Amino acid sequence: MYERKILPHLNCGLDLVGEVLYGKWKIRILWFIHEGHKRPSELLRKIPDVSRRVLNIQLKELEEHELVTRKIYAVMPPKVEYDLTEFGKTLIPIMHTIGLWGDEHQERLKRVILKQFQDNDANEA
Amino acid sequence: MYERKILPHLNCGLDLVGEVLYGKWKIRILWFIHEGHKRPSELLRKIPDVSRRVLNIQLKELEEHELVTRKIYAVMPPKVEYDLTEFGKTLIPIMHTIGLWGDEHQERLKRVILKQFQDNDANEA
DNA sequence: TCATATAGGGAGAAATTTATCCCTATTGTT
DNA sequence: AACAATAGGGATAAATTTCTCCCTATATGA
Repeated sequence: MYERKILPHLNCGLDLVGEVLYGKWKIRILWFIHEGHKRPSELLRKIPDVSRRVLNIQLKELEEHELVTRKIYAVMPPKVEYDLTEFGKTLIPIMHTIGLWGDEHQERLKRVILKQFQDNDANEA
Repeated sequence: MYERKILPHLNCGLDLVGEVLYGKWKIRILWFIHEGHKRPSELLRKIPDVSRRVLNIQLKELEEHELVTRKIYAVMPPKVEYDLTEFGKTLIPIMHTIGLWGDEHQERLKRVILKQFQDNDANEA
């Protein structure tokens, strides 16, 4: 496992939120768990771009940050279920607001994000 | 300048938001600009942990993403002012909600974040 | 017997982000 | 003359995150 060398800055609320929500897939993981897709295999199907490895790591971090719980069923094949903790549930309005903003401004966001790549392509040609 | 090699995933609103708000200092930069600290030197003083270099880069990205405008005054020494665009202003409620959550849960967040570092220290000792 | 589904870890590479150090330029101040 | 404040870029290093590939293990079904 990678071990951090630098202590994070924890000066304000935004620093703290960053520490637990930074991570390419974390908000989506939380959101899908909230929607009832609790098993790792389900999450993999819902988020096809994440690798199994990274999903595991981010789930473990979310668990360490007390945003989700992990319940292991003693069955074979293995079954694991994640749930939002009460603390994790307090994030639902935030995730909702963020997702909504992204959906509302979808066209514009796609345009400004892809702009850079088109510039790059033009330079390469 | 670093040039990205991999096209980002833009499957849902959350992907799009991530593309423009990912960046260690971006939300804080936007927030302080919103609060009226518009000049780079002011931002540096408000966010002492960010380096001048990284501030410049993230400001430029925010500008490319049409969240802020950059106004250059033809004076000496140089003067530059950033402002939120109308588009950027639509983020204010989100930034506000996120910061509030962080402040509300400050104690708990600090505890769960620092927990890992204490574990590491223990292992090293 | 062999493939599949389940859950997960280790090692190491690759990509990306952030930080550091050193430049340019101008005006005013000590 | 030397130095600070202003804004910003280039090169490069360091830190961090993400990805890829390859392992373990067990029960079920073909």
